Amino acid sequence: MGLAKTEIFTDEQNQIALFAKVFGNPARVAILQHLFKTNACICGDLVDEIGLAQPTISQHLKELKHLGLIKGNVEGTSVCYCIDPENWTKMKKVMTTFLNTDLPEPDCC
Amino acid sequence: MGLAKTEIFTDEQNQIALFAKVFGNPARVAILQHLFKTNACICGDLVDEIGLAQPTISQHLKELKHLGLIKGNVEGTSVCYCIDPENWTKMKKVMTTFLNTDLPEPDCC
DNA sequence: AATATTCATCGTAATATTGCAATGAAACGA
DNA sequence: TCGTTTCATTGCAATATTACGATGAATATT
Repeated sequence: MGLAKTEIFTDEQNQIALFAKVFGNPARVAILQHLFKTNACICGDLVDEIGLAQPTISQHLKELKHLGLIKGNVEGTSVCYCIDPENWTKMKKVMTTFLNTDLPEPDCC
Repeated sequence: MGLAKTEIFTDEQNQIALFAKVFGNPARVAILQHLFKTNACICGDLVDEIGLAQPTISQHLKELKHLGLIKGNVEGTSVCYCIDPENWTKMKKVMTTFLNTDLPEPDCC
């Protein structure tokens, strides 16, 4: 298999899983944190900052972009990336709603 | 490869990635949501609720347990699972800190 | 004791993910 | 124009993930 049975689950559950999956790699977390830190957008500095090869970073950026969490802007030969505030906020809403579910009183464990 | 170069990243980044990875499958999201809903703990009802085979559910429960997000309690032939409130709170803190990073004013895109 | 129920574990097939070297494509500078 | 820089894409090898059938272990029921 290797792929989840998404038909079985609600849109919300699948959406949470999709967002979470993109955070499930430390390189992508590092990229996002760096984009947050340098509110000026970044390009190939990420390759220097993070210790991964350029194609690897490029691939991670592609996934983040595909989910809409970042935007890319071509500036001559270099490309400038930054957080997409709107989509980030939407994602945050979905994730925090899930994370903030009220903790029930455990009945057994 | 297939595995992330964790040595390169900070503990925080790796921890975020580990937590996120466990949410990166809709089945595990569904399991957790069900455990939240029925604050009484659940066992094999999850197999009926979610449409996956028993070994599959069992494997997902194992991963959630391994991360400490849920606890299991043997009661006769059945096993009762529930959220681990302490670890859930700890996880929530890590994740929300990451998600709530202040949005910078985008400079380019 | 024999059977049934409940869950975990093992083994396996199909697919996904991660990371990189090699190569392209586009824009810039000399 | 020619080389340089910057980034994307392709192709690949190693490993991880997902889901399931078959089986096992433990307790309960009869």
